[in-house]
Amino acid sequence: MSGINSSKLIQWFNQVKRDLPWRKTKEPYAIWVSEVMLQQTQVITVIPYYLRFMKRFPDLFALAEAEQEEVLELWRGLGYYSRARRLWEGARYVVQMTEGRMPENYDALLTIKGVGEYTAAAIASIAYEERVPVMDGNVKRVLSRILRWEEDVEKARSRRFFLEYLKEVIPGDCPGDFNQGMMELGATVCTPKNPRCEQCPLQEDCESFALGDPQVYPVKKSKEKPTEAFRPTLILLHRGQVLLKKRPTTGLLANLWEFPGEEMMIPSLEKFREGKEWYGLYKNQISDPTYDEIVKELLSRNPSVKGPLVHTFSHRRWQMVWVVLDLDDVIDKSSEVRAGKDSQLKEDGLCWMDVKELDRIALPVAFQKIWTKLQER
DNA sequence: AATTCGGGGAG
DNA sequence: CTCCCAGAATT
Repeated sequence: MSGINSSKLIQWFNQVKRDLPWRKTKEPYAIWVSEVMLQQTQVITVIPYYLRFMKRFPDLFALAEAEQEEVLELWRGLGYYSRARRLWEGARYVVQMTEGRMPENYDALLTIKGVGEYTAAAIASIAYEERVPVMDGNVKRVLSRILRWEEDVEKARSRRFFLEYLKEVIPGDCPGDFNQGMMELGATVCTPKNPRCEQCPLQEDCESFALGDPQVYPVKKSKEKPTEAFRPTLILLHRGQVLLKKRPTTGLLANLWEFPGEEMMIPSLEKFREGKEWYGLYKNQISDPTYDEIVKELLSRNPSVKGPLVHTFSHRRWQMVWVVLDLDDVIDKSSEVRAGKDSQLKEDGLCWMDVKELDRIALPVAFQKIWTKLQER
């Protein structure tokens, strides 16, 4: 193997690197936050989230002292919400175990939940200049082109080979710049489509450039299509408030808020479109009997079923339909009906929220879409 | 080894 | 539309 000209890469990196907020520091905590946010998320998306997050939680202690709820609120819209929970848990773990001193090497960093091989290597190499290679999507693409790697880059064999290769070529000085250089190269020059080979500092090392076929790499098998589902949703309004429900602590959109409803298979969509089945859904979601009669009355008036509005996740696709039930259309002595009932609602994770608060809480984008649509009238 | 975790940028 | 993104944990 010919190898990578690491000094040329590092020199290139220091000339052209983008001016990013997390490159102004070598604080391991700050690097940690940035690396977690950058998991499966593009730089341009992360920047505003990172700035807000670091302003609110400037150090490990600020984060460790916070409520999980507030961390999720700041994470809203960024996706992969378990990252936020684990970052928060990790901060508390470090504060508790070592009085807030970050683990100072790759192996120790790995003991933090939510810190995997990539993130541990990134923090160790950038903050501590430890000679450990990172491997992310950028690095896989760059290496697959340099080596003309014909196997699926997602396979374990590929990963092992790339890591062994990188261990050989990563330099002892400025390993962090080498790692960031590889990623910067993938992000700005060795891009998935139309790579800018004329700008590449590793052009002479690149077998696929020599043979003129960089665009055929990396080899990977095509992805599965998202599973189709639909999502009937109840919008209950009452005196300027809307009924929200806390999602389960695991799985999709864990610990976030939603409008009551549940995911179902597509075949049952028609019944909901026809206005049937909504009361069954309601009782399924809201065991508290307080509003049963009112909801029955409102549903008997055949409220129009709105939607569908489509929201796509990585491997699931929701067709969302919803009905709006304004309790004020039935009640005039409303304060009386609600008095003393909130405690019962709480057992279902339910909560009346001021409409004004909706843009502050951790409400997933899927439900923001519904609310936005609903406001347009 | 394969699945499950979001949401948005770019072409 | 499709593909991909400074991945990690679970099964």
